[in-house]
Amino acid sequence: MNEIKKDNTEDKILKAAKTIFIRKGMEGARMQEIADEAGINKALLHYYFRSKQKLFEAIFVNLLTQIFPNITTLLLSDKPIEEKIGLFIEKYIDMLLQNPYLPAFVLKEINRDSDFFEKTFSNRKIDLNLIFNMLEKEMEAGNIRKMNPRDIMANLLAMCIFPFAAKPMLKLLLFGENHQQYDQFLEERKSTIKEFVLNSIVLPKS
Amino acid sequence: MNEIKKDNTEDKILKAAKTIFIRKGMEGARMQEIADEAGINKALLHYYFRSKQKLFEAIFVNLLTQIFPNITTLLLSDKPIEEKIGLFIEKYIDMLLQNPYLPAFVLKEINRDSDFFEKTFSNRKIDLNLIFNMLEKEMEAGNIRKMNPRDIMANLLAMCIFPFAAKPMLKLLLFGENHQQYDQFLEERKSTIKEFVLNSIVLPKS
DNA sequence: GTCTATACGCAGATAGAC
DNA sequence: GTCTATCTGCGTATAGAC
Repeated sequence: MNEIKKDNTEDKILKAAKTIFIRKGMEGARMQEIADEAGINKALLHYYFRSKQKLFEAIFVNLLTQIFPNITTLLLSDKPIEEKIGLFIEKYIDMLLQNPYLPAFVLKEINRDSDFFEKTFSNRKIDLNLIFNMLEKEMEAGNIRKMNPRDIMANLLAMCIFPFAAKPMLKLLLFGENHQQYDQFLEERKSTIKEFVLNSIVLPKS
Repeated sequence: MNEIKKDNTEDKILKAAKTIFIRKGMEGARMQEIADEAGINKALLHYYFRSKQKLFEAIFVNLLTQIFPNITTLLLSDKPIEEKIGLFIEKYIDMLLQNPYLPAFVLKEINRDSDFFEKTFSNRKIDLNLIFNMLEKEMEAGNIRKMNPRDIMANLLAMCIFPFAAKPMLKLLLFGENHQQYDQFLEERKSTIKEFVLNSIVLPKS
């Protein structure tokens, strides 16, 4: 998920800032911390990026563009709908397992400064209309139950993302003393969400 | 949801702090802002609660104890399972519609200081085992599909809470230019989530 | 109990030597 | 480009008068 590799100073800064910002958020992160993580001096951060805000924006915008595109293409392939949804869930949960801090970070930041988010996000024009059309076609063909396709997307994202974003709470709620089972629970949700969704929306072949 | 009403100073502070903390979070809130909201002086905050941290804890603990108990009792009544789940969703979404800032706030704080959260939360001992037992009985009786009851709870909470917590993003993703439709979408989810869940888990009467 | 004035530390930002 | 040293403002917290 990260093509920042060369160790010239600017890339070291970006890599370090990404790590710290995702873990602590814009308000929680400290410039000193980022400098330490990058193994350089605090003043250099300001030399490359004029301010903390600018550095944060660089990271955040980059992150948004990485997250979305890969996922939508999968849903527009020409596989059967059950398979597409199944793959979507697997890929998405896998991505989250590799980036467990991401959901909480994104939710935190879009709520902290939703104006900035809306501005940068509107430019990207992630257009789900193609996906909604696809789903409506499947409904017309009688392959899946008729419903608002927006609910399908909302439910899919919710069931995938929420258990990561709410981990500290859910792991206690669901497992009490035995927290450590939670990571396995997340892993298993690749199949349990699939079952749950398909049982709800797929109609029997007539 | 708020029994703080009398306008002696301490209650004014608690009321104001609750408003500001929920909207801005622990890190984003300013003591000055809370003082203004309460119509008193900044120094008084420290007179009543020694520090910002202590004031925050008072609010947060109070909030946690309010949120959970009402909900669980409903699921343990003796109505049919379909009805219980339907009512749970309605009540929960209604609560969220009245407290739209709550989900983002709670997610933010449990991830910022998960140690503190776990400490205070463990004391409350919200025990979902009774609910899990109830669900397993329904499975044995053939009323609902056999699955891990934890997935049912996780999915229910996810589908209810996530669209509130991720509102700035989801409203753009799902509706693009026409944001304003999002609030109606949330309202309608009282029935669409119900359909979605029941279609997935309820087995036909044989 | 409530106020004003002030101390204090922290974190972002800048100056300037090398 | 990179560093050390320093400035500056903000926000929590305290002192002390009333």
